[in-house]
Amino acid sequence: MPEGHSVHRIARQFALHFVGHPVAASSPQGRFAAGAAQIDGQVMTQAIAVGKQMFLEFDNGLWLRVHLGIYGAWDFSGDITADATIASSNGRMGQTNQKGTVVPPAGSGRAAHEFEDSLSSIGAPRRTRLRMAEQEVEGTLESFPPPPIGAVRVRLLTDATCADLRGPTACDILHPEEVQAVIDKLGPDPLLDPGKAAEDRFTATVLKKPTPICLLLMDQSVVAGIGNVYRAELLFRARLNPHTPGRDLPEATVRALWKDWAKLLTIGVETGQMMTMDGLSKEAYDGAMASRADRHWVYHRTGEPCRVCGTPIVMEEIGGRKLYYCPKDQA
DNA sequence: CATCGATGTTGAG
DNA sequence: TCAACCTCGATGG
Repeated sequence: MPEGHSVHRIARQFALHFVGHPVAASSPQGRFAAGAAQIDGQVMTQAIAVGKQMFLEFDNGLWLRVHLGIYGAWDFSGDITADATIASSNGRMGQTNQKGTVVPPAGSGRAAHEFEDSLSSIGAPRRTRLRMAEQEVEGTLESFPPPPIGAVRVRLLTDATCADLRGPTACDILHPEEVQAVIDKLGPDPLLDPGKAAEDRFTATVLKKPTPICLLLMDQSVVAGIGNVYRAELLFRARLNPHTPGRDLPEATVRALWKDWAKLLTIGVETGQMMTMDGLSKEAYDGAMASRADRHWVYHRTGEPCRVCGTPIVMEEIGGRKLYYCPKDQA
């Protein structure tokens, strides 16, 4: 579900509410019992997002590494940050934040489900997963922590905040060298490496490869954090033919791609939404935002008219994923 | 209520 | 190249 921006937001929740606190770790589902035992009771010392992966460090030197994959999700409850405060570039947190619901009062069994769509724009009420909320309402709403619902792989708990992880692709306890090894395999992340070195690294890699740019953008070793939505939208925003080999692109174009990714990622972290249409008129933008399915330039818009030229958007399968683009504007 | 598909990655063949 | 992983919202009957 999440692309890079969601993972940064989740890491921010951990930095704000778990780092510096002793954490009770368990695996209600049982499948991660041994791993949880290794960090149970330790103080969390750091929370970092790199691309789509998150690393939580504990006082005994061990790290919990989580990759949500396509199904995974964290649900926060208790004392959580419910606004859209931006995380600063190094994973340090912004200073202003209003607290979310503490121990939920009757009628608001809201779990803060962190994915891109979970917050509407700044100040708007948090959307919750109805199914879970209902069950919590019927269940032990008055209690904290809430009873785990469904297959909770890991539960992390301070005295005020509860985080439940379900359905991750990866969930491991790692030693520092192993964390470094994972990070070393990932390409640059604009929020982790805000300097020009990251842009240079991305640019050099792309300019070297015969691979189509649409595949390079999805390659986490080339650039970390881009997924299928941002890929399609970045290519459209650049009016780039997705099949252009990386090495055939002008250097300035590659650098512009990087800068646009950094911009979209920052906006995504701030708002919790994949905002990719900042060029539209207000009327067109409001119309597009009204519908979840209509939020993007090309993503998931097969056959619909291009917002710029009216040509039907094309979808093709490449690298096992669906690629959307305008055959005219991105010729 | 059943089925499908998804903002992802891994590993088998 | 494709199934598996494992979850849930959207869709269709």
